[in-house]
Amino acid sequence: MSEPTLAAVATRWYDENARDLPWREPGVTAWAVLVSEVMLQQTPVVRVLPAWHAWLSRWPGPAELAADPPAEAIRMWGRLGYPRRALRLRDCAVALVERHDGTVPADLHALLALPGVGDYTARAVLAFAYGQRHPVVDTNVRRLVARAVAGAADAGPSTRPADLVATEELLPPEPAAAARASAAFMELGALVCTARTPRCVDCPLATRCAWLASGEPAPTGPTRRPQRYAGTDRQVRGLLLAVLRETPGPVSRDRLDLVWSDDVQRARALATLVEDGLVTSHSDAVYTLPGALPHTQPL
DNA sequence: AATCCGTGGTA
DNA sequence: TTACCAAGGAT
Repeated sequence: MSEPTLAAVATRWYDENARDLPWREPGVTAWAVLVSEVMLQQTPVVRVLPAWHAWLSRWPGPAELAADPPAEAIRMWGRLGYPRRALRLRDCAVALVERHDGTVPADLHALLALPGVGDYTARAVLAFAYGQRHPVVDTNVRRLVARAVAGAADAGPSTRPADLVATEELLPPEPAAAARASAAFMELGALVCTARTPRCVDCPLATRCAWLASGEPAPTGPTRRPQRYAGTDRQVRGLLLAVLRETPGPVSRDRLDLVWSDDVQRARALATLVEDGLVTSHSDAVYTLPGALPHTQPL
């Protein structure tokens, strides 16, 4: 009798230890799964949970979201971060209505063509919403495979084609089992094989882990210096957009001038927000979220 | 390929 | 307090 596969061990662990996340419940629509995946791009689960419920309560399907202006999507996005995702999710809803009769396609190529949907999200939808057999490679899976299989301390900074191949080879042949194994790998990476302090004592793969077997070698290669946030254009954009989000009507330039003292940087940040389609500039120095009515009294 | 894009919790 | 990190995508 041969050893059980990594996927089998991970799946057994998942059956006992998985979190009860609402987008994993049976009967959840592909649209709801897609919304969860987009919200989870770089945003922690605990912050996504209430936003996901509110979003789907307001827009049960792509057609409802596509019918509302971008301003509503940006407001509903709240403080999840990276608000361009809200814009792209609405653009995606429009594309689903126009190209796919308001449905989420069960096809990799069609999904990859949608705004805001990349290699990870497309395969996650196919696996988790449609039960198809695809490698689902996120930061958790990259890290888990790097350690358990490659024996490295950490994965590279971005997903590479080789990561897809290495992960696909771990999956069982049966599509439904493969999808479940992908969820299990992600959950193991998120809860046990964590970035900073992996809980190897609780890991079902510990006896099979190449990184543990080689004595937990330290990470090799250059450590990229962290992205700062304070003082960046991103912070200024965040401050500007927060005012637009929280103000019911139009906002005057005078009001926006209050959020950041550096005139040059503030103007640059506002200009890029307009370029990105997150803010609309009207005549006489008045700004709104895109699609919002500009003619009430500016604050 | 490297950089940009928000926000908040944690050690 | 600072630095890291969180189910990435677009350019």
